[in-house]
Amino acid sequence: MRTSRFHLGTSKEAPADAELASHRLMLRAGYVRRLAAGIYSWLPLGVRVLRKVEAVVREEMNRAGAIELAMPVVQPAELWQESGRWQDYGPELLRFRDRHERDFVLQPTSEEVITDLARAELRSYRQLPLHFYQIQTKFRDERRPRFGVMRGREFVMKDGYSFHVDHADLEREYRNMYDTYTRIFTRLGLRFRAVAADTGAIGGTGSHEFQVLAESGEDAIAYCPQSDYAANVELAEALAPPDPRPAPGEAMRKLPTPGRARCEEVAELLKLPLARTVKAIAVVADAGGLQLLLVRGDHSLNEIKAQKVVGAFRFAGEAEIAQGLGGPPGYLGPVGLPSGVRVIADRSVAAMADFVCGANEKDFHLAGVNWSRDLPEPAGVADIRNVMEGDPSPDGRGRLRIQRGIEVGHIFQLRTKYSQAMHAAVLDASGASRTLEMGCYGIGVTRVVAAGIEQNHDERGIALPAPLAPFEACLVPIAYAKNASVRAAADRLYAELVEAGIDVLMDDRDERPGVLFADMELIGVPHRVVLSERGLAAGEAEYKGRRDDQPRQVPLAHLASFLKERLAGA
RNA sequence: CGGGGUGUGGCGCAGCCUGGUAGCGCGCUUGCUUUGGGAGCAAGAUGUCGGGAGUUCAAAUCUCUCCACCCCGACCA
Repeated sequence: MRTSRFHLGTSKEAPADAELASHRLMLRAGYVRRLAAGIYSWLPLGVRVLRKVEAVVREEMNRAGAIELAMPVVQPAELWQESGRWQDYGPELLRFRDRHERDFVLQPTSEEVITDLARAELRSYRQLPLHFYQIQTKFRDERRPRFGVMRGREFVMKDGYSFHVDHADLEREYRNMYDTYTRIFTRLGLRFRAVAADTGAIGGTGSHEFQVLAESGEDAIAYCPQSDYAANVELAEALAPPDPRPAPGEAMRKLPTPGRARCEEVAELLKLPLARTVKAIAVVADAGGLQLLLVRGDHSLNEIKAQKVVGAFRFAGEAEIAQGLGGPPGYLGPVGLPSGVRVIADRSVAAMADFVCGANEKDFHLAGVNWSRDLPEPAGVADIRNVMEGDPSPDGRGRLRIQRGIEVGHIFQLRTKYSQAMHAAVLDASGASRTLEMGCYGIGVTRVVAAGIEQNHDERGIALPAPLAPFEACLVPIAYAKNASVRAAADRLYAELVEAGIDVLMDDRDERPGVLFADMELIGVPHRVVLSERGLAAGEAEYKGRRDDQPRQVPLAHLASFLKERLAGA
């Protein structure tokens, strides 16, 4: 490809609202353009990267025995009503009507359609196992699209669905996909970690996420350097403190804490460790009733865990708190509550003695509070907090560390959630009907591009590894337009490289060298060859890898093979 | 959805408080010079100031309203 025949949408400045490095660089390098919130056009350069990711994914999925198909983006509501997700999915599911007033959805994922297909196509256990996948556009009407294509509403996903006669075979395929995903993300040159995960809205049991490690990631991962334990903090279990609750040592007393609403402020005022305070969070369960969730002052509430205890809930409003508890937010506590309020204590709070909590009265806290003596034992004790750095690993082997990640892949054992609801079954060897066991496996293809850039960039721009880069190499002739000998040599070399099968971009624009260099670095071409008059005289070209500090000279005659070696080595 | 903020040539911004001439940088066009790290000079083009309504002799500026987008919290590839 020649730059003069291509469209390079590079710019020096990025829109001010692009926060994330990958988002800014994808705009500056001309990979994508925003059309609406969370909806992007992919420019030619970006599409090249997208296609490379797809190619790796497709190749490895095929190698793993999965079969590609394509399902519709627009799907009839009936199937979603049948699976129950028409009700369950919520506003992220984009629904609309056609001219006949029939309901449709824009698919966020395709369990319903694949299950419908399976029940029509599959009759016998002899046809199994089968794994179908597609790489195609998804739409989720996210509450808050952000970070460019990282969390877009429209995005490209590889979604695969496997079918099995029994759970053992599903587990086999699940491991197969675990290994396949590991191969895919390794080939894509990403630093990632596979972690145990919550199954979320898709449902089922058994699930791993593949998280690309990045400070800017929206997820937190807990892992144990001493063992192979790794889990999303949403899921990672916070063990109960090993020691039993100490006996009360202090009398309960009410202390003025004017203007100190946060645990940190109270601890500072009373000169006590933060871990001696208790944070009370008032929630209203959908099932009804005000509940008070207690976590230690230095801990944070894990809403997913809490939901498993109290059911779906929302945070109480100020009016509800004032009415139900008396005190304003910031001064809440579990002592002397009205009878209707249920108290759920985190395990660590249940093991505390002589603690500090709000007095349910503005500007007052209680100290020296003890369970049983000063207030009833909590109605519920559960793990409702996020694990912290340094917590013991749930597998009992060492201490946890926390790292941030970007979720690029997720594998689930769906079991029979959909096949049961939609009556997808085959006959087994004995002629009995067996509900299909299902697995599902997703990779966020567009997100992989953003995550790759997030992990591979520098102050000059994008520095993707060669398997993802928009071009394998670039040829930068100095003064191509003005210097006939450079032009002739560049054209010759370009033809030679193309002939050698190298995906090369020749920057033949009539621009100053600085402009060419800056653009080639910005868009992330991993290998650069510079051709100049003085180099030609010596029969050499200059080579520089995108991450190299110094260029080096390479004889013109060896260039093609030199680049081939570099590309093979990368 | 709740809270905060921003909408002014393609991009980045100033102007708004205190109403009266739309301005700067980048980019773009043309010419000359320049040519190994985002060039210089000269001449140009490009704006319903997010939309609508109002106040006023006069609105980018004040008021109301709608819309879009961004940022912080609950979800997911």
